[in-house]
Amino acid sequence: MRILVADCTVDYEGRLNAHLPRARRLIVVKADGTVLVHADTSGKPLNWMTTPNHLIEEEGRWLITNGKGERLTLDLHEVHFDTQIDLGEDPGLQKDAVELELQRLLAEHLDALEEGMTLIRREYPTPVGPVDLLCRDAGGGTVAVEVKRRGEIDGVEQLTRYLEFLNRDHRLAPVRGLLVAQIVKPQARTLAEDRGIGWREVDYEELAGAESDVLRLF
Amino acid sequence: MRILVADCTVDYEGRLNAHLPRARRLIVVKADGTVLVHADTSGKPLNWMTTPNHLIEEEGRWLITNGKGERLTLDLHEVHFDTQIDLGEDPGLQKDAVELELQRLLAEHLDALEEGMTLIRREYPTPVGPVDLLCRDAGGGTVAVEVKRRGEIDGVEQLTRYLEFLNRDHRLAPVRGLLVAQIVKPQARTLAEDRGIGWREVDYEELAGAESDVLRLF
DNA sequence: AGTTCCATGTCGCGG
DNA sequence: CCGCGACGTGGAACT
Repeated sequence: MRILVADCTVDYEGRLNAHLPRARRLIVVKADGTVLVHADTSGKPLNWMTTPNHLIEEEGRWLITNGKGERLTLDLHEVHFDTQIDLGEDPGLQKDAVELELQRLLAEHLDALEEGMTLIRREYPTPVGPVDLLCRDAGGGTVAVEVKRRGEIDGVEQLTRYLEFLNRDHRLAPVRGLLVAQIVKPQARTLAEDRGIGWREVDYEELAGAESDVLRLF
Repeated sequence: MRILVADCTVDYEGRLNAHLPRARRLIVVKADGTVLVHADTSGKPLNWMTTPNHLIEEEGRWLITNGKGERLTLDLHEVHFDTQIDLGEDPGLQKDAVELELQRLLAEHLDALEEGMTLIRREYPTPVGPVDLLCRDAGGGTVAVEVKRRGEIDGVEQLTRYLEFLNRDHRLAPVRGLLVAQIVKPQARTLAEDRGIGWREVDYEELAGAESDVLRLF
């Protein structure tokens, strides 16, 4: 990794055209070729070029191009700082994805949603995308469940689209919708209720706990 | 801006939980308080905390919290490099956006969309937001055009909401919808067709070319 | 401040 | 490889 601080002007031509007037900035060139230009505010770089790309370093000017017709030009007027250090490979990030895990947990504990509910299929396909959980309720009716970390308006819209298509399948119809999330926002509640869609908040920890309880039985 | 390279382990708890095993990484603390942790690949930080936040620096451990219950913990096992430099304010980025330009080009070349179509107004207001282009077609019918760089399901939903309101105005009704984009995704096509909304792909270069041809006449 | 919509989005998964 | 949806989306524009 090469790290420098320099007074520079930057130009990008590609998916759009952008220009950065002269100022002092942090420039990082990573081992994989990625180039980042950062100012002293905000998490996002002002400008960048991801790998794969080709860097030509000339007298005070870097020209970075990338096969897709994009081009980043850095004019380095004054370099205040320039160092190189080998970081080695990164073991990478471990993260607990919430939505998928929540979907998996729910699929195995549908009774936590409604007494007597059973799973027809996870990721049930429709022409406008897959329904997270397609279920049968205690009365034999079909229920489309959309799982989100946060239940917002677009979750209700998504479920509405699925229902529109599912209800044309006379083997399934009538299908009702159920939005499940750790938090369901007030606007989403209102819209869901207005459309006859159910909503339910679930506690992740509780479900995870329920699972470890089940495991403990064996 | 403070720039350091250190062998570190990182933990994030907040919108999800994530853990980074020990490795050598670049750590940047910006003047506004933003903290970034970068590995030697990819443009995106492995972990970060944007401003506003609160940083407590202890013996080999940084604790960064942010009022919304998020917490980033950095354990610095060995610091290889640590420097501070003042960048000053950045004059900021100037960029030419694609979508607006596309809308402008289309407004001036409606015949490229449909023979005989004329413009009523750009950014025609409705209670749920402005319609990009409101037009009259060759047969005297009203057409609401939504312009996007990429036509996706969101665009169809947006147009659907506009049509709902426009069609209540008996001076305009019936109004049909037309989604215009450089690329219209299959799911968006399906949904649009299902709702009787038209869609059309246009070539930006071709439009820009048509315009320069016109200019060349003068 | 809350909401909506764009993005040089980036990323990861499934066909 | 492309299509498609999630994202700790981030950020800007607008109410």
